[in-house]
Amino acid sequence: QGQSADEASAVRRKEKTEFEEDDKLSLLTWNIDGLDGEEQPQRARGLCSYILEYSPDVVLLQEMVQPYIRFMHKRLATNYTFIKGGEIGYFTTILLKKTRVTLLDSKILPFRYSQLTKFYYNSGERMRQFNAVIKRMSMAPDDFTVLFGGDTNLRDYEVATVEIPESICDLWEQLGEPEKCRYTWDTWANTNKEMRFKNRLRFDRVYLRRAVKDGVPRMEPHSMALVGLEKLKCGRYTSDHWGIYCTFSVD
Amino acid sequence: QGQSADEASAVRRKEKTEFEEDDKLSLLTWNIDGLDGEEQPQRARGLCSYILEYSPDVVLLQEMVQPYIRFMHKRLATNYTFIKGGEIGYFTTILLKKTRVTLLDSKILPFRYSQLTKFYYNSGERMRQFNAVIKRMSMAPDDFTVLFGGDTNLRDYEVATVEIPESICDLWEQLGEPEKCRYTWDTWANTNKEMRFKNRLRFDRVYLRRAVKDGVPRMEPHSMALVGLEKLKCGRYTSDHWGIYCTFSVD
DNA sequence: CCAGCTAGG
DNA sequence: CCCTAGCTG
Repeated sequence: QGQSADEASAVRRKEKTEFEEDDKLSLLTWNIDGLDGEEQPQRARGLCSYILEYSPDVVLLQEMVQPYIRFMHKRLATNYTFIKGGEIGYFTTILLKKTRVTLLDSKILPFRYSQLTKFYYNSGERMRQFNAVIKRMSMAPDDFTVLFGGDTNLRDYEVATVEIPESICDLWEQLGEPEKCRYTWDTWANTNKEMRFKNRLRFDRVYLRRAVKDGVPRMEPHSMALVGLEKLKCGRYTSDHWGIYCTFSVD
Repeated sequence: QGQSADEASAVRRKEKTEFEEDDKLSLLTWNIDGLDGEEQPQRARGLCSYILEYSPDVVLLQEMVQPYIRFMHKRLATNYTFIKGGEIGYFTTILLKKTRVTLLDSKILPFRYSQLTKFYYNSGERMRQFNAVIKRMSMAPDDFTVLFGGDTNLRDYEVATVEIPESICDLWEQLGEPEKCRYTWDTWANTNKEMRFKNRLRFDRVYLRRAVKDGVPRMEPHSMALVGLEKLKCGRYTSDHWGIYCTFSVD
């Protein structure tokens, strides 16, 4: 809620790293919990290390804050184009690997902020925003591939009430619902929030709307893994969320 | 939840009563609370009186039970065609006035019964069903007029999360949101349930999807009133819900 | 048969 | 910063 929806039109290029397969598009999405003030320098450093290690073509970050931006810019601005979704408080940020992706255009779409009537812990607001995302994805021209990734805070029973068109797929479902990367928020494993109660949820999701026009390169989900599972030296994890690193085959 | 969605294709005819204007289509929708065992004979008699008084062309009843059906059939079967949405427990029933409406075809569509995860008092299930209704209405051929009426149990904040196409309108909204017939379930005014807490909600709703094809008669919401506001001699109301009596102009 | 709050896992 | 059950107006 109150976050922004970010869009970027991208064209692929080449290069290779340890995780990267030249013919795949790679994406990392991560709620990096910039609002958590604990051990920020170490966690920002951890985040940069993960990004350099995985070297994703596209990075979608949520709950970004200015101190993180400054730190990351120093380490990554050579390799990545930064697209900030805001300036104050917390906001989203997209990074595009310069050697692999050409930014043609970008647009920030802030969500209308409406709490409805505090509909049960913002469930209504989440679903309204999710509906808007699904609608926007399905409306895209049929020669466009559309990717959505981020922390949705959606519960499965909320997603179940929304009619998702055939053209759009959930990456995790498409890959056979691997148990290993089901839960992206997990207070059993992640102790950043030191909660008395334990729970795990699939808050972070990636959606793909394939291009459907003949002759346009077709993308398919290829792999998916959670990122940030290791404790940093400071004793905390990079975020209270795990990141999702995924790859897509092209044609 | 667990109810049925009913459909009827209808063609108009003529006749006239006190409430009826010959050129209007009239409709009564009412959750008659057949599960409430108190004073059933009197309440069933009251229901029949209302129907005979208003003489609506189409009657949509929810929470109907077999004892009611038997009673009503004796009084109304001469004038109305009965379409039962089920046989056991409680179910919907449609009545069509024989002199005004010709039944061409009918189909009962039971909702898939899925509780999701008991999402806050079945909110998720309500919205899933509401989505299905809206989708089905919008998918109808453009020379069809589609009417939906019934007890939805929907809260305004639930409806607000659903994208309703331009082609579909809420009768009550279309008529300028008259305060007089806003709340169809009202424990301030209706004492059938003798609740300690007081509340009023717009549970019962009527939706219209106009025919859009040229040359096809166009229906427009014309009037709306609540029904069943009078206490019966037994001291109870006909139902814990008010009914909605409404008329539509044609062309 | 509502909605807001609280306690406890 | 989770979810559920139970209480209360």
